[in-house]
Amino acid sequence: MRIFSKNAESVDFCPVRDVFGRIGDKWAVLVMLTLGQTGSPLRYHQLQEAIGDISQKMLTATLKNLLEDGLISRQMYPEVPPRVDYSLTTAGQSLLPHLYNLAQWANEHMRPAKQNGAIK
Amino acid sequence: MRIFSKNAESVDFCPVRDVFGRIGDKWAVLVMLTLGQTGSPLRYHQLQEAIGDISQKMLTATLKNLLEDGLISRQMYPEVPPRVDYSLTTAGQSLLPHLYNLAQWANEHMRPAKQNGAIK
DNA sequence: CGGGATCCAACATGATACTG
DNA sequence: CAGTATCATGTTGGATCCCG
Repeated sequence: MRIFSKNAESVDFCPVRDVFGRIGDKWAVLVMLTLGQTGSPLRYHQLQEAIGDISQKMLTATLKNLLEDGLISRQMYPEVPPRVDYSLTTAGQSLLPHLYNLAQWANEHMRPAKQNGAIK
Repeated sequence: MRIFSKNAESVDFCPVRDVFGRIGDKWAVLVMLTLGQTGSPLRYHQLQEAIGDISQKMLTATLKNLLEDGLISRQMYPEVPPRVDYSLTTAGQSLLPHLYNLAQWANEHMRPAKQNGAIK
């Protein structure tokens, strides 16, 4: 089974690569977990505050990526001042459990290790 | 629940962050999947050839990271010419199913749309 | 308020050459 | 064979200013 291929000839469209890319995207995970935790839509600034150390540029870019991937949705209210909020799509919600599984795995398996002098 | 925190004050040691970091590491995933597919230990060059488009520098760095995380193990044979092979540790093997789950999720949910490389 | 655009520093990564 | 060291370059992310 070729699950993650990448050859000069067969750069076959690989959604798996995309997902791992997105999951590897620290900010994307943060945004999704944050949205998942609150359960309700969050506004731009609420996300920024909840995450804490994300820059405006990164938040904007991350939201854009997640939108393009169909993992979150954006709702805009034509008010003054403008209001926008983001929420997980069905697809986004279905990914969430996997993130939690990984988190749980991490807590179970990565605790004891990390000792060979390299604890940053 | 704080699952992925990062504050100036509470940079609490977070294994979750490590795992997502490693999973986001394209090369690390490649190495683990490759080792998982063959099932038996692989030598340095075998890995390089199996993956195909990984540079020597990246392979070395990736292997080092995976070793530090305790996800793979390294066996060295004091022969001439030298021989070294790598295999998944128990921890590494236990992570593999999660990777496959994600891959499967990706194939199920990321099919429609999505054409531009997004992450750039 | 919710971004877009720009500049720049830091880092990741590839290519190449060399070593035990 | 299995790496290490060095250089060159592309990419990432933060800071800043601006606009509708």
